[in-house]
Amino acid sequence: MTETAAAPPRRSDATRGAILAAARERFAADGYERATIRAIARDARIDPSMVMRYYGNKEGLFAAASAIDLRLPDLTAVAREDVGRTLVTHFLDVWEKDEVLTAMLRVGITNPAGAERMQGIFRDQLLPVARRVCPDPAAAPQRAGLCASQILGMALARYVLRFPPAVALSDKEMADWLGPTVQRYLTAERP
Amino acid sequence: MTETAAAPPRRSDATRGAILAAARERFAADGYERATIRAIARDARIDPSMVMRYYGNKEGLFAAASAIDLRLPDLTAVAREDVGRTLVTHFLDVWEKDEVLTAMLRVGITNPAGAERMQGIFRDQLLPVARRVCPDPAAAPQRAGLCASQILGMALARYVLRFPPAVALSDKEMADWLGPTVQRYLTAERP
DNA sequence: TACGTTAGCCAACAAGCGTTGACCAACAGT
DNA sequence: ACTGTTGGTCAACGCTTGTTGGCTAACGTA
Repeated sequence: MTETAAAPPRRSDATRGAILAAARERFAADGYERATIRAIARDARIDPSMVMRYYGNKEGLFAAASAIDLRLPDLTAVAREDVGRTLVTHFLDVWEKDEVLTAMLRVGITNPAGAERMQGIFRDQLLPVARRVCPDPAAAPQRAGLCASQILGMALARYVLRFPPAVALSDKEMADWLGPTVQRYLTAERP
Repeated sequence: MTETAAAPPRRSDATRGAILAAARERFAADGYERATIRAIARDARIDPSMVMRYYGNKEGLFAAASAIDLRLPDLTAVAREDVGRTLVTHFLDVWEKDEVLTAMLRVGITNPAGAERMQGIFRDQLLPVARRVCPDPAAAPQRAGLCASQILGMALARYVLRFPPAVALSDKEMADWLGPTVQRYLTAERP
């Protein structure tokens, strides 16, 4: 286990951070293959070999750059009938202020390791929510999968493919439309 | 305009076809960047230079390999309240028997040209449907965008990321869940 | 049979990639 | 002041990629 505490402050922390920031940006914009270590290093204004020193190889860099916590809000606090809308709003929020998710979405599609990582994140963080609110806990994986399909589809259309209508919709409109969908996927007895 | 008729039969048609088939498979499986011309040529059992001769360059090959017609069914024939389910069923059908769509989805995410092509396909073929059935024709692009987000999200989860729950759902179950969603996006007066 | 056209292979190119190791400069502890 | 450690650059490596041009052989006519 890598403890989050007890991290001895190093003189190179600034550089490490610059590399990570540049990596996130490049991975999000270009995907795994087209985001080159050389370009990331250039953005961070250091030599490509530093990236290797600090993160081992390209895969290690991506792993470090894509460490993310969805930080799903505590849904025990919200009314059961507001779960859908709350989830959609939260995801819109996260996606907009943190390009890591866009990066993961891009990478998850070309890189098998990325796909597994994305799958893991949604499984670990969305599934418990589904398990708590859906009528039949045994059906929770299905419900979570359906929610993921709508939420990922929204992100795909909006942040990756940039379909104009999906970009034009305001966050509120988007939540108005998608909220009931997710709500239904989670809490409806049957389709 | 490239007419579909009047194509003079060439001696190399078999090879051209083999290249195209191999290209579709590779693009679908690996995405644009990781699908190499050399690998495609190897699959088609010919020399890489033949690919160049017949399709100019990699981009041209992809353009040829991703020429697709969604062949949306004539929705004027189906009852207005069945449009959603019909659409979902049709897309599931197309996606399952033709890997071109998976290829385009993969490529649209890493390659800007691919994104534009995918956007064009959905705009040209899904938008007219929306325009016909949605209450306010001016809102048709929004509605089409919402539908695209759910349909693409389903395809993403099922055929690209291969989320187990999304894979496990039968076509019928999927249509049962997604049909009403698409129906609502298309025909609801307001969210 | 002669000959232009077509189909195909082979070998090579330049460029870009991830990655490595040698080397220098600044720091920290004694 | 000396020395080991850390932060950083430089130049190169081996490899793969898309792409090109020249060559051979088969074909289709006349």
